[in-house]
Amino acid sequence: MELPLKIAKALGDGSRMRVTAALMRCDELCVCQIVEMLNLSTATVSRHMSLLQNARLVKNRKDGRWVYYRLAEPFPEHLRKWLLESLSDSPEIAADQSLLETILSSGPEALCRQQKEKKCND
Amino acid sequence: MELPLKIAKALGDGSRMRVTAALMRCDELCVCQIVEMLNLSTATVSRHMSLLQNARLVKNRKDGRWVYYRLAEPFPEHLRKWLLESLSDSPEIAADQSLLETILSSGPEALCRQQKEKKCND
DNA sequence: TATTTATTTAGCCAATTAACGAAATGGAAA
DNA sequence: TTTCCATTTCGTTAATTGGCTAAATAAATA
Repeated sequence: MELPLKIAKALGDGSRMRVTAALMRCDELCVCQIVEMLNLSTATVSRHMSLLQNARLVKNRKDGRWVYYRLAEPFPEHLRKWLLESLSDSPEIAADQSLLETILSSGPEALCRQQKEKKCND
Repeated sequence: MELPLKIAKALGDGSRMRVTAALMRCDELCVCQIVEMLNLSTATVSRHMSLLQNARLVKNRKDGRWVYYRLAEPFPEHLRKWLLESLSDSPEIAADQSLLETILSSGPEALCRQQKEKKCND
């Protein structure tokens, strides 16, 4: 029961369910992109991602200074179908999706620059 | 996202996952039978069951003084398959299953009587 | 009606979890 | 090397959750 329980706990948080849903649609995301989508601190996002990784729902790939997350392979197939189906009519997930399109339209370099500027203005 | 999230939260607890797994195999269970299986207080079990019901994973049926729980109809099909598959080799679930056979071998009347006696001996 | 019995709800406490800012880590670039 | 920068880890705080007992509810029986 250990792994299935970890998986359910991992998905039992709004932010983590949103990231998982996003990764089901867009291949991979950099931490700074997830930060932008969820509007949470980098530290918090990092912690969420490590929980998802610990449940083996995602894995990461380092590319220079950036860390990209994507769905783990293999991802439990029935679980994937359930998520796809039950989230298909969620307005929140749809909103994330359109926000992501904007976020992804420029690379992580530009995004990190913006986030840094924003932080300096506080 | 609201309902899927409630469902994930509901399953993100060991006791609730165990009850759900048990109900996938044995049609319906009375509260006192669940109490016996989980070895928790009646009040705690009742609270767990109301969370599962709120996530629409189970529903209840009253029969005289007893309340029986069973899986909700419809139960999300892909989710059911995922649980079935991922829990199939869990020793804890298997142990619950054999314990349940003992519990179910006598009716709820005998069980409640035993539980009451046990309580008096404390 | 009053009592007993099974379950639910309320109220409380301990343990877990999510959030943040600050400090540490690990690569890239100067 | 040293510096810079994205990310992770640490330490703390506030909110949530799981557990219990006790009180309330609902249903059968005396």
